[in-house]
Amino acid sequence: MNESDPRVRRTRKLLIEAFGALLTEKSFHAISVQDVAERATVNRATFYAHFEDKYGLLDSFVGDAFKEALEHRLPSDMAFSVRHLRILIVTVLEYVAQFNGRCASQRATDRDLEPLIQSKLQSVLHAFLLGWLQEVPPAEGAEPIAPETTATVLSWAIFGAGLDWARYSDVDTVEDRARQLLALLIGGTASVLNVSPRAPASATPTREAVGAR
Amino acid sequence: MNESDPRVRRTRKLLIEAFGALLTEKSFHAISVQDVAERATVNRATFYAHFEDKYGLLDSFVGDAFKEALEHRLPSDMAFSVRHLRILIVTVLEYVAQFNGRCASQRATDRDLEPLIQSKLQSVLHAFLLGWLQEVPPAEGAEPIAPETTATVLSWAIFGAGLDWARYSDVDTVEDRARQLLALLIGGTASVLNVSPRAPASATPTREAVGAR
DNA sequence: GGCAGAGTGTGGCTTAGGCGACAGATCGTG
DNA sequence: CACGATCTGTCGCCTAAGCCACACTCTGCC
Repeated sequence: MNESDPRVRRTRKLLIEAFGALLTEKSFHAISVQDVAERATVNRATFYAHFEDKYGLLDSFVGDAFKEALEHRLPSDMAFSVRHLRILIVTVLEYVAQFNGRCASQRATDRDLEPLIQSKLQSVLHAFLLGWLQEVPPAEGAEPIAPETTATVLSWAIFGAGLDWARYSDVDTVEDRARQLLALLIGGTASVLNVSPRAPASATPTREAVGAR
Repeated sequence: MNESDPRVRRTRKLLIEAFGALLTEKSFHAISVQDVAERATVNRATFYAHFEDKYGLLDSFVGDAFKEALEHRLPSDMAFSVRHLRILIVTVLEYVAQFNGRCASQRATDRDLEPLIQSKLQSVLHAFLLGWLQEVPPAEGAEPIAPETTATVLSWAIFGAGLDWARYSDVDTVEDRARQLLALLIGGTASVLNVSPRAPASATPTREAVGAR
């Protein structure tokens, strides 16, 4: 299954589009593999050559759309920078909010898909960040931090904030929320927790520092 | 090349749609087979499995669209009747007029395609009429007339009238023109030429009849 | 319980479509 | 004129997609 084969790309696209169209008409659970294949003018057997099952399709559907949204605002040739991180945050907040607003998972009967979808979104965000961070030259002087770690922290933090904002988006604007997030993620929690910044494990933490809880 | 194979239908559709899209951007002569194949996400070699060449595609493009327009207004389960013939006439008049109004053949550089297109439209109309007329039981008493003959007469007459109306559509409305056409085609020219109707070859024509001119 | 109906995965065989390469056309340009 | 560039048809080889059929699993219903 060579992804560069035009037939493969086309069939995948047809299936995903058909699925999207069906989702506007029925709940996820009411959609059968047959339905999707038929709508896509693709053989049912071919469906299984592309996706594990209905859930695999959902996975790709959600993931592709999100990836596309990210790459739309942040083309892959854009290097990492604080400015761009800010754009990323805004994009994620808006996407998550808009996703929770309408779309499939909002149907009462599909409520159980939310965890699936959310974990997918987070993992896509993780992958996106990782690809980005791996281009960044490691800072000198500071202790080395694996890009994987940074990607994990950022993806969970941003995504979580997205979910939260989706629920309470009337409290403040995207821009405002993004500003706060950015400050926290770049500057660390030190100033908020009233401890001195940049305290490595070996250094003496001011006051109770992290252990304060 | 089994026409019922979904792959075949899909590829054909893709090629024709791509061609239509390209026609809104460039002239027919500026469009290459490569362009069409690429836009349709189909291999160039596959193009030739479906169409003779660029002209073959044009042929199908024009023919399919016209056929679709006809079948849209006159589904195949509609039996022949004067009422339906009237609808057919209106449809053809409007289609031809609208076709000459915008669309490909209007580009100055594509003016030479008009005869090709016109003969295609006429032949599609002929085929449509023939399929229709073959369902009609032959009238009793009158001399037998092959449906092919009727289809030929009707298709040329209606199509020609369509072309004419396309040029001078400001003279009268479609409805009016259709009424006149219908009267002529059903009643024959006898009343206009002031001769007695239903004059078979063997009967004595009143006055100079056809030879009058 | 049993049975009919609809959906699901899977496998074997056939066929349309993708790929690369080829020999000609056609055409603008030095 | 020759040249490079671009497009055209065509061919052989390979692979994705279509088709049919089978063995399940559910689910509703008598």
